[in-house]
Amino acid sequence: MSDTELTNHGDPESANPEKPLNFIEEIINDHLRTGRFGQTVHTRFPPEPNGYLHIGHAKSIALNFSLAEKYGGLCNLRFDDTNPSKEEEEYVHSIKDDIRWLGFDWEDREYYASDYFEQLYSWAEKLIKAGHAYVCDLSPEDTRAYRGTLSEPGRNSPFRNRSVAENLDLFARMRQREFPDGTRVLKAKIDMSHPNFNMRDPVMYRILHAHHHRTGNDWCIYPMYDFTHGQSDSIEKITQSICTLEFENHRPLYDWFCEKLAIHHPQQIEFARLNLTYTVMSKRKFLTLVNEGYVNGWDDPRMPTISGLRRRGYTPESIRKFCEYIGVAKNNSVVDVTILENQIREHLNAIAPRVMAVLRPLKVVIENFPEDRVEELQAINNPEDERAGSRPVPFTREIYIDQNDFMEVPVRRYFRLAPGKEVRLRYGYIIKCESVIKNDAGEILELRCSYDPDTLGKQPEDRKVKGVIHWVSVDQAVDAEVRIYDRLFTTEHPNKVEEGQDFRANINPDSLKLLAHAKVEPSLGGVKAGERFQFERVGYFSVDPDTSDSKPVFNRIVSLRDTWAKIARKS
RNA sequence: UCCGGGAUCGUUCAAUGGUAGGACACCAGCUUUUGGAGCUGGUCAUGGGGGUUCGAAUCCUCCUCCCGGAACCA
Repeated sequence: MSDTELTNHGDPESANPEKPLNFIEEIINDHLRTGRFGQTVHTRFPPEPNGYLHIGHAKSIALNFSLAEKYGGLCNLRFDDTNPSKEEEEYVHSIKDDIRWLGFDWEDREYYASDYFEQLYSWAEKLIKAGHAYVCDLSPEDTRAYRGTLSEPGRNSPFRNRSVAENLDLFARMRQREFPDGTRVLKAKIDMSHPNFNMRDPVMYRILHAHHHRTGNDWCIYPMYDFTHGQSDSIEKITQSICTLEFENHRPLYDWFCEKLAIHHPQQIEFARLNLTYTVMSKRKFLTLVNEGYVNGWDDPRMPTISGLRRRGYTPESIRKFCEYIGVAKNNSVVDVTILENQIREHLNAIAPRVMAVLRPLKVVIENFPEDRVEELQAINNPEDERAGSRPVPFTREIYIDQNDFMEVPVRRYFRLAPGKEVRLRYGYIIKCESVIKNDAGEILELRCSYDPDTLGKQPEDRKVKGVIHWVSVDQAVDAEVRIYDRLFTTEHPNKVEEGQDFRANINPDSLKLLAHAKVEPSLGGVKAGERFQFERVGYFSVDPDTSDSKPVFNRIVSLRDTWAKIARKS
């Protein structure tokens, strides 16, 4: 059997032959082959505006928009705003900002489920007239009791057999604000003994006298998710309606409504949501972290929210590549957070300018270097990118080096500075540690060194100096604050806890270290929020919005790979 | 307990009855004025039992384990 002659314009295999198709692309190819939706692909990203987007949403956003792009189709943005008690305009703005920042464009296709309320209402009437829906007066508690349990079927509501006329009248009066919250609902009449709870006469409309962020006080009845989502997809002529696994049980109901209403019927497809090691991923838990002060807000650089990652310094490119890399499947999986960290390393390695910054300063006096001499050394801005050029870095008699680049009693294989030892100053000379100055308490105050003037840009002939360390001039350094962020949790699976505890038990108490007295090279004097750099030998850093004219503030995005730490750990 | 899903290197994604492969991680080496980057090589996997077949990760069957579901939330 051959289907090569049936390939069509949107066939992704010809676009990228190496990359295997994921299961959604296979389904789409099938639709294209059979012509179920003609030759179009139209997806949508349907957030509820009740919180901030996180990296898990990014996976869904990237999936929906990329699929549309790949097949030459479109992707809508639709706010699923059917619950006025939880939703706010503020979230609409933040969601749009985040999607735009990620680099996706819904053009003019910004929709709201609330725009469809009138259509939904008349579809509900249609179902009532066809005998497929009824008004039920059971209380929420009784509705639950009538629904049955995992092993027992439900029982029919005493209101299940009301006449069409009575149902129509009651439903109209529900809309007319005649009844208080919780007194009546509209239910679909399906099957109270169905093994799938969603089919046991699900609620379609509830009474909610609440102000809606868009429709104001026009409505006091609001449709439920199940009577909104598929219908909205249908109105927008969506072809593949992609959602997460927990909606799998809702698909029969999605299909039931489309069939009974006899409207355009998209295919719902479920995939596994993203989980990350060392991370929690739920709005409720984010709220706990924010409210209980474990972090400083939704955009705290330790949060896996899009705004948090953005503030941390992640690039949208790296997040998109991450989403592409992890793929899409139905297995419940937990992606190693190092995959995300590697994506930002890879991107920033290619584009971030290199600079020198001393996080924990230790003063070094170079005794044989003249007191008032300033030497301009040339430093390469980015060895990965020739076009980035070079810059001058001032070298003076007094410099700072990092405290952990000196060991009074060096361990084995340590090839940085130690008494009597030599080390290369990055882009500069080789220096030798002649003596260590301490205070009465025995703390190291400064190092006295000598430099070898014949080592600039060349190796000495008689000896080999392997270590290279970064440094800044004492006179010309700029004071900076550096915020060293680490993982928010100490364990891979923060939700795995002992009896009686919750994820808070696994919070990393050292997820933020404040270094208020860092010294950075003078070229970093006028940095602006959002700029990203590699601090040589240390890591990638971004300029935080807290930066002021007098003091730059840097966030550590991610450390450089640290092979030395691994060696040190092993020995 | 009932229904719906899922199970392949440490992790993630492939292999669609025909040599179980890639990436990350890990290990070893080369290179290096970032213990960064790069390059080369290597270790490691089909949840279990039966069956069909010349041949099974793939088909059948029984079992085990994991996830989701009983909001007038989405």
